Amino acid sequence: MSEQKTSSDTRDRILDVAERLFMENGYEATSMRMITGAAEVNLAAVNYHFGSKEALLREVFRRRLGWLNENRLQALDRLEAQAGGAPLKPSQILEAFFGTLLRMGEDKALGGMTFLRLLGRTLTEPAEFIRTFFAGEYAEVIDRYKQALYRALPDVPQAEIVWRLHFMLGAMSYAIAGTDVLRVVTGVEVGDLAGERPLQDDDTALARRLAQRLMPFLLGGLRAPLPQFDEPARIQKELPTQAARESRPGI
Amino acid sequence: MSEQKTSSDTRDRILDVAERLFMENGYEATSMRMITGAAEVNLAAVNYHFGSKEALLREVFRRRLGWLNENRLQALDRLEAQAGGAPLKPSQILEAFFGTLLRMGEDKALGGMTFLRLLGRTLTEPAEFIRTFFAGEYAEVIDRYKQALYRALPDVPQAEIVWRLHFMLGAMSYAIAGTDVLRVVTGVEVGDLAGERPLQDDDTALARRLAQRLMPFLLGGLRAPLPQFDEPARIQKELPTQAARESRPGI
DNA sequence: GATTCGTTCAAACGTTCGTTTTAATCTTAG
DNA sequence: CTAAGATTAAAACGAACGTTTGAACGAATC
Repeated sequence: MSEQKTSSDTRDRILDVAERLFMENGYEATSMRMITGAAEVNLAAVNYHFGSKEALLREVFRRRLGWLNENRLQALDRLEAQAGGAPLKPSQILEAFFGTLLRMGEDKALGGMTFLRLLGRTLTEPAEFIRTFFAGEYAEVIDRYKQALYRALPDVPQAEIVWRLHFMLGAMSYAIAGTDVLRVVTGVEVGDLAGERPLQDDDTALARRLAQRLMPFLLGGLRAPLPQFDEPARIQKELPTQAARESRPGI
Repeated sequence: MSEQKTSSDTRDRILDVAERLFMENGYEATSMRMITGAAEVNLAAVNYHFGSKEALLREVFRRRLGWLNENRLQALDRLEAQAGGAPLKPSQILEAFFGTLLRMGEDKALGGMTFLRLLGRTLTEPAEFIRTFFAGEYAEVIDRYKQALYRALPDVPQAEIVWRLHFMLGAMSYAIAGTDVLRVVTGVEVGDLAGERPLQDDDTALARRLAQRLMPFLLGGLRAPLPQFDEPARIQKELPTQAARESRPGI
Protein backbone atom coordinates (compact mmCIF):
# COMPACT_ATOMS: atom_id res chain seq x y z
CA MET A 1 0.00 0.00 0.00
CA SER A 2 2.78 2.41 0.82
CA GLU A 3 3.95 3.85 -2.46
CA GLN A 4 7.66 4.15 -2.78
CA LYS A 5 8.18 7.88 -2.56
CA THR A 6 11.57 7.88 -4.25
CA SER A 7 10.68 10.88 -6.44
CA SER A 8 13.69 9.83 -8.43
CA ASP A 9 15.39 12.54 -10.35
CA THR A 10 16.20 10.01 -13.05
CA ARG A 11 12.57 9.10 -13.47
CA ASP A 12 11.41 12.67 -13.99
CA ARG A 13 14.23 13.52 -16.34
CA ILE A 14 13.31 10.55 -18.50
CA LEU A 15 9.66 11.61 -18.59
CA ASP A 16 10.48 15.20 -19.53
CA VAL A 17 12.90 14.23 -22.26
CA ALA A 18 10.62 11.51 -23.62
CA GLU A 19 7.74 13.96 -23.80
CA ARG A 20 9.80 16.30 -25.93
CA LEU A 21 11.37 13.66 -28.17
CA PHE A 22 8.12 11.79 -28.77
CA MET A 23 6.64 15.11 -29.81
CA GLU A 24 9.51 15.94 -32.14
CA ASN A 25 9.98 12.56 -33.78
CA GLY A 26 6.94 10.46 -33.05
CA TYR A 27 6.87 7.30 -30.98
CA GLU A 28 8.38 4.83 -33.43
CA ALA A 29 11.15 7.12 -34.60
CA THR A 30 12.28 7.88 -31.06
CA SER A 31 14.68 5.26 -29.74
CA MET A 32 15.47 4.40 -26.15
CA ARG A 33 19.04 5.47 -26.80
CA MET A 34 17.95 8.89 -27.94
CA ILE A 35 15.89 9.32 -24.78
CA THR A 36 18.44 8.03 -22.30
CA GLY A 37 21.22 9.87 -24.08
CA ALA A 38 19.43 13.23 -23.96
CA ALA A 39 18.35 12.64 -20.36
CA GLU A 40 21.90 11.64 -19.47
CA VAL A 41 20.82 8.46 -17.76
CA ASN A 42 21.74 4.86 -18.37
CA LEU A 43 20.03 2.95 -21.14
CA ALA A 44 18.62 0.41 -18.72
CA ALA A 45 16.97 3.09 -16.59
CA VAL A 46 13.85 3.23 -18.73
CA ASN A 47 13.15 -0.47 -18.42
CA TYR A 48 13.96 -0.33 -14.73
CA HIS A 49 11.63 2.54 -13.93
CA PHE A 50 8.84 1.96 -16.42
CA GLY A 51 9.17 -1.61 -17.66
CA SER A 52 9.11 -0.98 -21.40
CA LYS A 53 9.03 1.71 -24.04
CA GLU A 54 5.28 1.36 -24.38
CA ALA A 55 4.81 1.80 -20.66
CA LEU A 56 7.01 4.88 -20.79
CA LEU A 57 4.75 6.49 -23.37
CA ARG A 58 1.70 5.66 -21.30
CA GLU A 59 3.28 7.23 -18.23
CA VAL A 60 4.21 10.34 -20.18
CA PHE A 61 0.53 10.79 -20.92
CA ARG A 62 -0.87 9.61 -17.65
CA ARG A 63 0.80 12.28 -15.58
CA ARG A 64 -0.72 14.98 -17.80
CA LEU A 65 -4.08 13.51 -18.75
CA GLY A 66 -4.88 12.80 -15.14
CA TRP A 67 -4.78 16.48 -14.33
CA LEU A 68 -6.49 17.47 -17.58
CA ASN A 69 -9.51 15.23 -17.43
CA GLU A 70 -9.96 15.71 -13.70
CA ASN A 71 -10.13 19.45 -14.23
CA ARG A 72 -12.47 19.01 -17.16
CA LEU A 73 -14.90 17.06 -15.05
CA GLN A 74 -14.66 19.59 -12.24
CA ALA A 75 -15.33 22.43 -14.66
CA LEU A 76 -18.42 20.67 -15.91
CA ASP A 77 -19.56 19.94 -12.37
CA ARG A 78 -19.20 23.59 -11.50
CA LEU A 79 -21.19 24.74 -14.52
CA GLU A 80 -23.97 22.27 -13.91
CA ALA A 81 -24.16 23.24 -10.26
CA GLN A 82 -24.50 26.90 -11.22
CA ALA A 83 -27.16 26.11 -13.81
CA GLY A 84 -29.20 24.25 -11.27
CA GLY A 85 -30.66 21.65 -13.60
CA ALA A 86 -31.03 23.87 -16.65
CA PRO A 87 -29.16 22.96 -19.84
CA LEU A 88 -25.81 24.65 -20.29
CA LYS A 89 -24.94 26.97 -23.12
CA PRO A 90 -22.82 25.37 -25.84
CA SER A 91 -20.21 28.08 -25.39
CA GLN A 92 -19.87 27.17 -21.74
CA ILE A 93 -19.36 23.51 -22.57
CA LEU A 94 -16.74 24.22 -25.20
CA GLU A 95 -14.97 26.63 -22.91
CA ALA A 96 -14.80 24.01 -20.19
CA PHE A 97 -13.58 21.27 -22.52
CA PHE A 98 -11.20 23.08 -24.84
CA GLY A 99 -10.31 25.95 -22.55
CA THR A 100 -9.05 23.59 -19.86
CA LEU A 101 -6.77 21.96 -22.40
CA LEU A 102 -5.51 25.17 -23.90
CA ARG A 103 -4.68 26.51 -20.48
CA MET A 104 -2.22 23.64 -20.15
CA GLY A 105 -0.37 25.11 -23.08
CA GLU A 106 0.25 28.28 -21.11
CA ASP A 107 1.63 26.49 -18.08
CA LYS A 108 5.09 24.99 -18.36
CA ALA A 109 4.57 22.97 -15.19
CA LEU A 110 1.70 21.17 -16.94
CA GLY A 111 3.72 20.37 -20.02
CA GLY A 112 3.09 23.55 -21.98
CA MET A 113 2.82 23.46 -25.73
CA THR A 114 5.19 20.53 -25.86
CA PHE A 115 2.62 18.28 -24.31
CA LEU A 116 -0.21 19.77 -26.34
CA ARG A 117 1.63 19.10 -29.56
CA LEU A 118 2.49 15.60 -28.47
CA LEU A 119 -1.14 14.96 -27.65
CA GLY A 120 -2.37 16.34 -30.95
CA ARG A 121 -0.03 14.14 -32.89
CA THR A 122 -0.42 11.01 -30.88
CA LEU A 123 -4.20 10.96 -31.20
CA THR A 124 -3.85 9.99 -34.84
CA GLU A 125 -1.19 7.33 -34.23
CA PRO A 126 -2.45 3.98 -35.38
CA ALA A 127 -0.66 1.75 -32.85
CA GLU A 128 -3.21 -0.35 -31.04
CA PHE A 129 -1.80 0.01 -27.55
CA ILE A 130 -2.00 3.78 -27.90
CA ARG A 131 -5.60 3.77 -29.02
CA THR A 132 -6.58 1.39 -26.27
CA PHE A 133 -4.90 3.57 -23.71
CA PHE A 134 -6.57 6.76 -24.91
CA ALA A 135 -9.97 5.14 -25.09
CA GLY A 136 -9.70 4.25 -21.42
CA GLU A 137 -8.37 7.62 -20.34
CA TYR A 138 -11.08 9.56 -22.17
CA ALA A 139 -14.13 7.36 -21.73
CA GLU A 140 -15.69 9.20 -18.81
CA VAL A 141 -14.91 12.74 -19.93
CA ILE A 142 -16.22 12.26 -23.45
CA ASP A 143 -19.37 10.67 -22.19
CA ARG A 144 -20.10 13.46 -19.71
CA TYR A 145 -19.49 16.21 -22.25
CA LYS A 146 -21.49 14.45 -24.91
CA GLN A 147 -24.45 14.23 -22.60
CA ALA A 148 -24.09 17.91 -21.76
CA LEU A 149 -24.13 18.77 -25.46
CA TYR A 150 -27.19 16.60 -26.02
CA ARG A 151 -29.00 18.62 -23.38
CA ALA A 152 -27.67 21.93 -24.62
CA LEU A 153 -28.80 21.27 -28.18
CA PRO A 154 -32.06 19.30 -27.86
CA ASP A 155 -33.15 20.09 -31.41
CA VAL A 156 -29.98 18.76 -33.02
CA PRO A 157 -29.92 15.03 -33.82
CA GLN A 158 -27.52 13.29 -31.49
CA ALA A 159 -25.73 11.70 -34.41
CA GLU A 160 -25.00 15.17 -35.67
CA ILE A 161 -23.61 16.22 -32.31
CA VAL A 162 -21.27 13.23 -32.25
CA TRP A 163 -20.00 14.12 -35.71
CA ARG A 164 -19.45 17.73 -34.80
CA LEU A 165 -17.69 16.84 -31.61
CA HIS A 166 -15.45 14.76 -33.79
CA PHE A 167 -14.83 17.68 -36.11
CA MET A 168 -14.07 20.01 -33.23
CA LEU A 169 -11.55 17.60 -31.76
CA GLY A 170 -9.88 17.45 -35.14
CA ALA A 171 -9.70 21.18 -35.63
CA MET A 172 -8.08 21.61 -32.25
CA SER A 173 -5.81 18.61 -32.54
CA TYR A 174 -4.45 19.60 -35.91
CA ALA A 175 -4.23 23.26 -35.02
CA ILE A 176 -2.00 22.43 -32.08
CA ALA A 177 0.14 19.82 -33.78
CA GLY A 178 0.33 21.86 -36.93
CA THR A 179 1.73 25.06 -35.56
CA ASP A 180 5.03 23.34 -35.17
CA VAL A 181 4.84 21.79 -38.61
CA LEU A 182 4.31 25.23 -39.96
CA ARG A 183 7.21 26.61 -38.01
CA VAL A 184 9.61 23.96 -39.20
CA VAL A 185 8.59 23.86 -42.83
CA THR A 186 8.35 27.56 -43.43
CA GLY A 187 10.50 29.04 -40.72
CA VAL A 188 7.79 31.51 -39.82
CA GLU A 189 5.07 31.68 -37.24
CA VAL A 190 1.40 31.21 -38.04
CA GLY A 191 0.35 34.68 -37.01
CA ASP A 192 3.32 36.03 -38.84
CA LEU A 193 2.23 34.60 -42.15
CA ALA A 194 -0.48 37.12 -42.80
CA GLY A 195 1.32 40.16 -41.53
CA GLU A 196 0.86 40.04 -37.80
CA ARG A 197 3.63 40.93 -35.47
CA PRO A 198 5.87 37.96 -34.83
CA LEU A 199 5.53 36.00 -31.65
CA GLN A 200 8.31 36.03 -29.16
CA ASP A 201 9.27 32.42 -28.83
CA ASP A 202 6.95 32.30 -25.90
CA ASP A 203 4.62 29.36 -25.95
CA THR A 204 2.31 31.08 -23.53
CA ALA A 205 1.42 33.71 -26.09
CA LEU A 206 0.88 31.09 -28.78
CA ALA A 207 -1.43 29.06 -26.57
CA ARG A 208 -3.49 32.12 -25.63
CA ARG A 209 -3.82 33.34 -29.17
CA LEU A 210 -4.74 29.87 -30.36
CA ALA A 211 -7.49 29.64 -27.78
CA GLN A 212 -8.92 33.04 -28.68
CA ARG A 213 -9.17 32.12 -32.32
CA LEU A 214 -10.18 28.53 -32.03
CA MET A 215 -13.15 29.02 -29.75
CA PRO A 216 -15.28 31.18 -32.08
CA PHE A 217 -14.49 28.83 -34.95
CA LEU A 218 -15.62 25.78 -33.01
CA LEU A 219 -18.75 27.48 -31.79
CA GLY A 220 -19.60 28.56 -35.31
CA GLY A 221 -19.18 25.03 -36.57
CA LEU A 222 -21.13 23.48 -33.75
CA ARG A 223 -24.09 25.79 -34.33
CA ALA A 224 -24.03 25.66 -38.13
CA PRO A 225 -27.27 24.80 -39.98
CA LEU A 226 -27.95 21.10 -40.24
CA PRO A 227 -26.87 19.41 -43.46
CA GLN A 228 -29.39 18.63 -46.18
CA PHE A 229 -29.26 14.99 -47.13
CA ASP A 230 -29.76 13.82 -50.66
CA GLU A 231 -30.58 10.34 -49.45
CA PRO A 232 -34.14 9.19 -48.92
CA ALA A 233 -35.69 11.06 -46.04
CA ARG A 234 -35.01 9.55 -42.69
CA ILE A 235 -35.63 10.39 -39.10
CA GLN A 236 -33.54 13.36 -38.08
CA LYS A 237 -34.18 13.31 -34.38
CA GLU A 238 -33.10 10.16 -32.64
CA LEU A 239 -34.14 9.04 -29.22
CA PRO A 240 -31.69 9.60 -26.40
CA THR A 241 -30.90 5.92 -26.55
CA GLN A 242 -28.32 4.64 -24.18
CA ALA A 243 -26.14 3.97 -27.17
CA ALA A 244 -23.59 5.98 -25.28
CA ARG A 245 -21.78 2.74 -24.73
CA GLU A 246 -18.81 3.75 -26.73
CA SER A 247 -15.73 5.44 -25.50
CA ARG A 248 -13.45 7.25 -27.81
CA PRO A 249 -10.23 9.20 -27.67
CA GLY A 250 -10.35 12.93 -27.94
CA ILE A 251 -8.04 15.75 -27.24
CA MET B 1 -1.40 -19.92 -65.03
CA SER B 2 -2.62 -17.61 -67.72
CA GLU B 3 -2.00 -14.64 -65.47
CA GLN B 4 0.91 -12.79 -66.88
CA LYS B 5 2.98 -10.25 -65.06
CA THR B 6 3.45 -7.05 -66.95
CA SER B 7 6.45 -4.96 -66.07
CA SER B 8 4.34 -2.57 -64.04
CA ASP B 9 2.37 -5.23 -62.23
CA THR B 10 4.88 -5.55 -59.41
CA ARG B 11 5.20 -1.82 -59.13
CA ASP B 12 1.49 -1.24 -58.81
CA ARG B 13 0.96 -4.05 -56.37
CA ILE B 14 3.65 -2.59 -54.15
CA LEU B 15 2.03 0.84 -54.29
CA ASP B 16 -1.41 -0.49 -53.47
CA VAL B 17 -0.21 -2.60 -50.57
CA ALA B 18 2.05 0.13 -49.22
CA GLU B 19 -0.83 2.58 -49.31
CA ARG B 20 -2.92 0.27 -47.17
CA LEU B 21 -0.19 -0.74 -44.74
CA PHE B 22 1.12 2.78 -44.23
CA MET B 23 -2.45 3.76 -43.42
CA GLU B 24 -2.95 0.90 -40.98
CA ASN B 25 0.38 1.06 -39.17
CA GLY B 26 2.02 4.36 -39.99
CA TYR B 27 5.24 4.84 -41.91
CA GLU B 28 7.79 3.86 -39.28
CA ALA B 29 5.91 0.81 -38.06
CA THR B 30 5.50 -0.61 -41.57
CA SER B 31 8.55 -2.60 -42.64
CA MET B 32 9.71 -3.41 -46.13
CA ARG B 33 9.20 -7.06 -45.36
CA MET B 34 5.58 -6.47 -44.41
CA ILE B 35 4.99 -4.66 -47.68
CA THR B 36 6.77 -7.09 -49.98
CA GLY B 37 5.31 -10.03 -48.11
CA ALA B 38 1.72 -8.83 -48.49
CA ALA B 39 2.32 -7.83 -52.11
CA GLU B 40 3.92 -11.22 -52.78
CA VAL B 41 6.97 -9.71 -54.39
CA ASN B 42 10.64 -10.01 -53.62
CA LEU B 43 12.11 -7.91 -50.84
CA ALA B 44 14.49 -6.18 -53.21
CA ALA B 45 11.69 -5.12 -55.53
CA VAL B 46 10.96 -1.94 -53.57
CA ASN B 47 14.52 -0.70 -53.78
CA TYR B 48 14.69 -1.72 -57.42
CA HIS B 49 11.52 0.11 -58.47
CA PHE B 50 11.56 3.09 -56.11
CA GLY B 51 15.05 3.37 -54.71
CA SER B 52 14.24 3.52 -51.01
CA LYS B 53 11.45 3.28 -48.48
CA GLU B 54 11.17 7.06 -48.32
CA ALA B 55 10.87 7.28 -52.09
CA LEU B 56 8.16 4.62 -51.96
CA LEU B 57 6.09 6.72 -49.57
CA ARG B 58 6.54 9.77 -51.76
CA GLU B 59 5.40 7.82 -54.81
CA VAL B 60 2.37 6.49 -52.94
CA PHE B 61 1.32 10.09 -52.41
CA ARG B 62 2.43 11.51 -55.71
CA ARG B 63 0.18 9.34 -57.80
CA ARG B 64 -2.84 10.49 -55.79
CA LEU B 65 -1.97 14.09 -54.95
CA GLY B 66 -1.20 14.82 -58.57
CA TRP B 67 -4.78 14.08 -59.53
CA LEU B 68 -6.20 15.77 -56.44
CA ASN B 69 -4.46 19.09 -56.64
CA GLU B 70 -4.79 19.29 -60.39
CA ASN B 71 -8.54 18.88 -60.06
CA ARG B 72 -8.64 21.39 -57.25
CA LEU B 73 -6.98 23.99 -59.39
CA GLN B 74 -9.29 23.21 -62.30
CA ALA B 75 -12.33 23.52 -60.06
CA LEU B 76 -11.16 26.91 -58.89
CA ASP B 77 -10.42 28.00 -62.44
CA ARG B 78 -13.92 27.01 -63.46
CA LEU B 79 -15.53 28.92 -60.61
CA GLU B 80 -13.52 32.04 -61.26
CA ALA B 81 -14.31 31.91 -64.94
CA GLN B 82 -18.01 31.67 -64.15
CA ALA B 83 -17.81 34.56 -61.70
CA GLY B 84 -16.17 36.79 -64.26
CA GLY B 85 -13.97 38.75 -61.91
CA ALA B 86 -16.37 38.88 -58.98
CA PRO B 87 -15.35 37.33 -55.66
CA LEU B 88 -16.50 33.76 -55.11
CA LYS B 89 -18.79 32.67 -52.33
CA PRO B 90 -17.02 30.94 -49.43
CA SER B 91 -19.26 27.92 -49.88
CA GLN B 92 -18.10 27.56 -53.47
CA ILE B 93 -14.47 27.68 -52.44
CA LEU B 94 -14.88 25.11 -49.70
CA GLU B 95 -16.86 22.88 -52.00
CA ALA B 96 -14.10 23.00 -54.59
CA PHE B 97 -11.34 22.34 -52.07
CA PHE B 98 -12.87 19.82 -49.72
CA GLY B 99 -15.42 18.38 -52.09
CA THR B 100 -12.76 17.38 -54.58
CA LEU B 101 -10.92 15.52 -51.85
CA LEU B 102 -13.97 13.83 -50.43
CA ARG B 103 -14.97 12.64 -53.87
CA MET B 104 -11.73 10.66 -53.94
CA GLY B 105 -13.04 8.73 -50.97
CA GLU B 106 -15.95 7.54 -53.05
CA ASP B 107 -13.80 6.31 -55.92
CA LYS B 108 -11.80 3.17 -55.36
CA ALA B 109 -9.72 3.86 -58.46
CA LEU B 110 -8.52 7.05 -56.80
CA GLY B 111 -7.56 5.36 -53.57
CA GLY B 112 -10.90 5.54 -51.80
CA MET B 113 -11.08 6.00 -48.07
CA THR B 114 -7.80 4.13 -47.67
CA PHE B 115 -5.91 6.97 -49.26
CA LEU B 116 -7.93 9.61 -47.46
CA ARG B 117 -7.15 8.05 -44.11
CA LEU B 118 -3.51 7.71 -45.00
CA LEU B 119 -3.40 11.35 -45.99
CA GLY B 120 -5.13 12.50 -42.84
CA ARG B 121 -2.70 10.63 -40.67
CA THR B 122 0.45 11.43 -42.55
CA LEU B 123 -0.13 15.17 -42.43
CA THR B 124 0.72 15.17 -38.75
CA GLU B 125 3.78 12.94 -39.07
CA PRO B 126 6.83 14.78 -37.85
CA ALA B 127 9.43 13.23 -40.19
CA GLU B 128 11.18 15.99 -42.04
CA PHE B 129 11.24 14.38 -45.47
CA ILE B 130 7.47 14.00 -45.28
CA ARG B 131 6.83 17.61 -44.37
CA THR B 132 9.17 18.83 -47.05
CA PHE B 133 7.42 16.70 -49.62
CA PHE B 134 3.96 17.88 -48.66
CA ALA B 135 5.02 21.50 -48.59
CA GLY B 136 6.11 21.21 -52.20
CA GLU B 137 3.04 19.31 -53.33
CA TYR B 138 0.62 21.75 -51.75
CA ALA B 139 2.32 25.09 -52.25
CA GLU B 140 0.42 26.20 -55.33
CA VAL B 141 -3.01 24.92 -54.33
CA ILE B 142 -2.93 26.44 -50.87
CA ASP B 143 -1.80 29.77 -52.23
CA ARG B 144 -4.53 29.90 -54.85
CA TYR B 145 -7.29 28.99 -52.43
CA LYS B 146 -6.02 31.36 -49.81
CA GLN B 147 -6.13 34.22 -52.27
CA ALA B 148 -9.66 33.21 -53.25
CA LEU B 149 -10.71 33.27 -49.60
CA TYR B 150 -9.10 36.67 -49.10
CA ARG B 151 -11.23 38.02 -51.92
CA ALA B 152 -14.35 36.23 -50.77
CA LEU B 153 -14.05 37.61 -47.23
CA PRO B 154 -12.62 41.10 -47.65
CA ASP B 155 -13.72 42.24 -44.20
CA VAL B 156 -12.02 39.39 -42.36
CA PRO B 157 -8.37 39.95 -41.41
CA GLN B 158 -6.17 37.76 -43.51
CA ALA B 159 -4.46 36.40 -40.45
CA GLU B 160 -7.84 35.17 -39.30
CA ILE B 161 -8.47 33.46 -42.62
CA VAL B 162 -5.16 31.64 -42.43
CA TRP B 163 -5.99 30.40 -38.96
CA ARG B 164 -9.43 29.26 -39.97
CA LEU B 165 -8.10 27.52 -43.03
CA HIS B 166 -5.79 25.73 -40.65
CA PHE B 167 -8.70 24.76 -38.42
CA MET B 168 -10.72 23.50 -41.36
CA LEU B 169 -7.88 21.33 -42.58
CA GLY B 170 -7.63 19.88 -39.11
CA ALA B 171 -11.31 19.12 -38.78
CA MET B 172 -11.31 17.30 -42.09
CA SER B 173 -8.01 15.55 -41.54
CA TYR B 174 -8.94 14.22 -38.15
CA ALA B 175 -12.47 13.37 -39.18
CA ILE B 176 -11.14 11.15 -41.94
CA ALA B 177 -8.32 9.56 -40.00
CA GLY B 178 -10.48 9.17 -36.95
CA THR B 179 -13.32 7.20 -38.42
CA ASP B 180 -11.09 4.19 -38.58
CA VAL B 181 -9.74 4.76 -35.10
CA LEU B 182 -13.29 4.81 -33.91
CA ARG B 183 -14.17 1.65 -35.74
CA VAL B 184 -11.25 -0.28 -34.38
CA VAL B 185 -11.43 0.90 -30.78
CA THR B 186 -15.14 0.60 -30.29
CA GLY B 187 -16.16 -1.87 -32.94
CA VAL B 188 -18.94 0.42 -34.11
CA GLU B 189 -19.37 2.93 -36.88
CA VAL B 190 -19.52 6.66 -36.31
CA GLY B 191 -23.03 7.11 -37.57
CA ASP B 192 -24.01 4.04 -35.65
CA LEU B 193 -22.96 5.49 -32.34
CA ALA B 194 -25.89 7.80 -31.93
CA GLY B 195 -28.54 5.51 -33.28
CA GLU B 196 -28.28 5.82 -37.03
CA ARG B 197 -28.62 2.83 -39.22
CA PRO B 198 -25.30 1.07 -39.58
CA LEU B 199 -23.25 1.55 -42.67
CA GLN B 200 -22.72 -1.30 -44.98
CA ASP B 201 -18.97 -1.71 -45.10
CA ASP B 202 -19.08 0.47 -48.13
CA ASP B 203 -16.57 3.24 -48.05
CA THR B 204 -18.52 5.13 -50.66
CA ALA B 205 -21.38 5.70 -48.28
CA LEU B 206 -19.04 6.77 -45.51
CA ALA B 207 -17.30 9.28 -47.74
CA ARG B 208 -20.55 10.77 -48.92
CA ARG B 209 -22.01 11.05 -45.47
CA LEU B 210 -18.81 12.57 -44.18
CA ALA B 211 -18.89 15.21 -46.88
CA GLN B 212 -22.51 16.10 -46.23
CA ARG B 213 -21.84 16.66 -42.57
CA LEU B 214 -18.44 18.23 -42.74
CA MET B 215 -19.27 20.99 -45.18
CA PRO B 216 -21.87 22.82 -43.07
CA PHE B 217 -19.58 22.56 -40.07
CA LEU B 218 -16.64 24.08 -41.92
CA LEU B 219 -18.75 26.84 -43.37
CA GLY B 220 -20.14 27.67 -39.97
CA GLY B 221 -16.68 27.89 -38.53
CA LEU B 222 -15.31 29.95 -41.38
CA ARG B 223 -18.07 32.52 -41.05
CA ALA B 224 -18.13 32.65 -37.26
CA PRO B 225 -17.90 36.06 -35.54
CA LEU B 226 -14.38 37.34 -35.15
CA PRO B 227 -12.71 36.73 -31.81
CA GLN B 228 -12.49 39.47 -29.24
CA PHE B 229 -8.94 39.97 -28.12
CA ASP B 230 -8.06 40.82 -24.58
CA GLU B 231 -4.71 42.15 -25.68
CA PRO B 232 -4.08 45.83 -26.33
CA ALA B 233 -5.97 46.97 -29.40
CA ARG B 234 -4.17 46.38 -32.61
CA ILE B 235 -4.83 46.69 -36.28
CA GLN B 236 -7.31 44.08 -37.42
CA LYS B 237 -7.05 44.54 -41.14
CA GLU B 238 -3.63 43.93 -42.57
CA LEU B 239 -2.42 44.92 -45.96
CA PRO B 240 -2.33 42.25 -48.62
CA THR B 241 1.40 42.10 -48.15
CA GLN B 242 3.34 39.73 -50.30
CA ALA B 243 3.94 37.62 -47.23
CA ALA B 244 2.49 34.82 -49.30
CA ARG B 245 5.97 33.46 -49.45
CA GLU B 246 5.16 30.42 -47.43
CA SER B 247 3.96 27.10 -48.60
CA ARG B 248 2.37 24.73 -46.25
CA PRO B 249 0.91 21.26 -46.21
CA GLY B 250 -2.81 20.79 -46.11
CA ILE B 251 -5.20 18.04 -46.83
C1' DG C 1 21.00 -19.51 -81.21
C1' DA C 2 23.27 -15.88 -78.99
C1' DT C 3 22.99 -11.33 -76.90
C1' DT C 4 20.90 -7.83 -74.50
C1' DC C 5 18.32 -5.64 -71.00
C1' DG C 6 14.85 -5.06 -67.66
C1' DT C 7 13.28 -7.63 -63.89
C1' DT C 8 13.11 -11.09 -60.11
C1' DC C 9 15.38 -13.87 -56.81
C1' DA C 10 17.79 -15.76 -52.52
C1' DA C 11 21.13 -14.49 -49.50
C1' DA C 12 23.73 -11.67 -46.93
C1' DC C 13 25.31 -6.99 -45.48
C1' DG C 14 26.12 -3.81 -41.43
C1' DT C 15 23.35 -1.28 -38.21
C1' DT C 16 20.12 -0.35 -34.84
C1' DC C 17 16.39 -1.77 -32.19
C1' DG C 18 14.17 -2.93 -27.28
C1' DT C 19 15.37 -5.67 -23.71
C1' DT C 20 18.09 -8.44 -20.33
C1' DT C 21 21.87 -9.63 -17.47
C1' DT C 22 25.34 -9.15 -13.99
C1' DA C 23 27.95 -6.38 -11.25
C1' DA C 24 28.93 -2.06 -8.97
C1' DT C 25 27.22 1.78 -6.34
C1' DC C 26 24.27 4.47 -3.52
C1' DT C 27 20.74 5.04 0.35
C1' DT C 28 19.02 4.08 4.60
C1' DA C 29 17.17 1.56 8.69
C1' DG C 30 18.66 -1.37 12.58
C1' DC D 1 28.95 0.15 11.02
C1' DT D 2 26.59 -3.23 8.47
C1' DA D 3 23.04 -5.55 6.02
C1' DA D 4 19.50 -5.01 2.70
C1' DG D 5 17.27 -2.96 -0.74
C1' DA D 6 17.02 0.53 -4.39
C1' DT D 7 19.26 2.43 -8.16
C1' DT D 8 22.81 2.98 -11.77
C1' DA D 9 26.47 1.13 -14.85
C1' DA D 10 28.47 -1.52 -18.63
C1' DA D 11 28.00 -5.04 -21.77
C1' DA D 12 25.73 -8.14 -24.42
C1' DC D 13 21.45 -10.47 -26.28
C1' DG D 14 18.68 -12.02 -30.34
C1' DA D 15 15.66 -9.97 -33.53
C1' DA D 16 14.43 -6.91 -36.98
C1' DC D 17 15.57 -3.10 -39.75
C1' DG D 18 16.67 -0.91 -44.72
C1' DT D 19 19.73 -1.86 -48.17
C1' DT D 20 23.00 -4.21 -51.35
C1' DT D 21 24.84 -7.94 -53.98
C1' DG D 22 25.40 -11.09 -57.80
C1' DA D 23 23.35 -14.60 -60.11
C1' DA D 24 19.20 -16.35 -62.61
C1' DC D 25 15.23 -15.62 -65.36
C1' DG D 26 12.23 -14.03 -69.48
C1' DA D 27 11.20 -11.85 -73.47
C1' DA D 28 12.56 -9.24 -77.00
C1' DT D 29 16.52 -8.01 -80.74
C1' DC D 30 20.11 -9.20 -83.71
